[in-house]
Amino acid sequence: MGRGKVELKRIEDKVSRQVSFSKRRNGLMKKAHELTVLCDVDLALFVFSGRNKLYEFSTGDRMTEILSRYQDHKHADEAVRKSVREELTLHEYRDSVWSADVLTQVIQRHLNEHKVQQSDVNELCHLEKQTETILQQVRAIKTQMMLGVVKNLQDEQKQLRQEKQLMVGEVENELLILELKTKH
Amino acid sequence: MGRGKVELKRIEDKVSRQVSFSKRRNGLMKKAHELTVLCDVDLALFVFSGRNKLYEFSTGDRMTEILSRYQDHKHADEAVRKSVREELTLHEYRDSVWSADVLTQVIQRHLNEHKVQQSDVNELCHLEKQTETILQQVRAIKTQMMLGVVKNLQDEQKQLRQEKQLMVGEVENELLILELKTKH
DNA sequence: AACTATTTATAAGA
DNA sequence: TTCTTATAAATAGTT
Repeated sequence: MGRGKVELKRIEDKVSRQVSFSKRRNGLMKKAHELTVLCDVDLALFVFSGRNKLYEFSTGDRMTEILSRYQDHKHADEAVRKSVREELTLHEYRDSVWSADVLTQVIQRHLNEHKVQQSDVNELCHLEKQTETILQQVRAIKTQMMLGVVKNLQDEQKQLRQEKQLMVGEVENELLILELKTKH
Repeated sequence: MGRGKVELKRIEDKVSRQVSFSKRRNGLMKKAHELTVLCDVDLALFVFSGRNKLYEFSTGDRMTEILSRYQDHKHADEAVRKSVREELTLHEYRDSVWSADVLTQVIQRHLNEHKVQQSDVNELCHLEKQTETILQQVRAIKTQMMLGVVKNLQDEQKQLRQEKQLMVGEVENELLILELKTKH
């Protein structure tokens, strides 16, 4: 779209890249918003610019909720997939065609083996929240520490620059004195 | 874009909504992909359809990495914001204008108070990974349990349906016998 | 930030 | 779902 068509590869000119980023990012966010409204679906989107700035959009600003929904999806998939994989290996179906029947049987066995009570699920939800809180705390502390390390490095750099300045000054002084001595 | 222009509100016709979702979702994914390639940025996008199906896109399939980058961003922001808020309250700046100078001072104090050694950061990274693993395990177990509960309910339903069928059969038998008796 | 010539996306229809 | 096509929308290059 535009005066010329562009091929799908990194825009090498820094200014064009920055301008395109700004335009296309806005376009993408707009389209994402339209999709959520027109089709009544949940969506989350985030982009990190080259300078590590974050731009985000999520349905009704429920980013956290949508993220954890994503995580749950992933882990459910993974749990079943893993179980299926193990079971198939066990039964040496490895090189045979996986019929829908075989898959169904395997998944059903997986489910039967992990039968639990409703109450256990509630307990686990609680445990999940606790673990999440701990992870958040650990991450917050890590981030603070990293900020601290960066600050230290900056301070050291500043100190070094000042010392260098001092030395330059001293050397200039010495040279002046030498010059005066040579004239006499 | 299209034969007519469309106003930004939920499409009420179910079929049109589904068709639009499919088309626009593909368009959005394409644009997201173009943005990452042309402008060389990291991006993550996911959409849940009305039927809870997940569609996702991320730069180079590094969804997990990009998600944790997002989390870090959020927590770093939060840590500094919180510290700033506390500090400002402490000094009764609550209702005054927050000049750039004041903010800078407060943030610098926050950083100084949390000065740490590089080695501590490494240790914390380890702790973060461990906690992440635990959270994943908890979530996987939770998901398995939920699947188990659903399976149980389905089994019970099946059982009930079978029992109902049996009863219907018995009632029909009784009626037949009664009919025969009446004829004699 | 605007403008505008083009390209691209897509709504409706088949 | 898939294709077609008229039209709306996005945007590359320019000012």
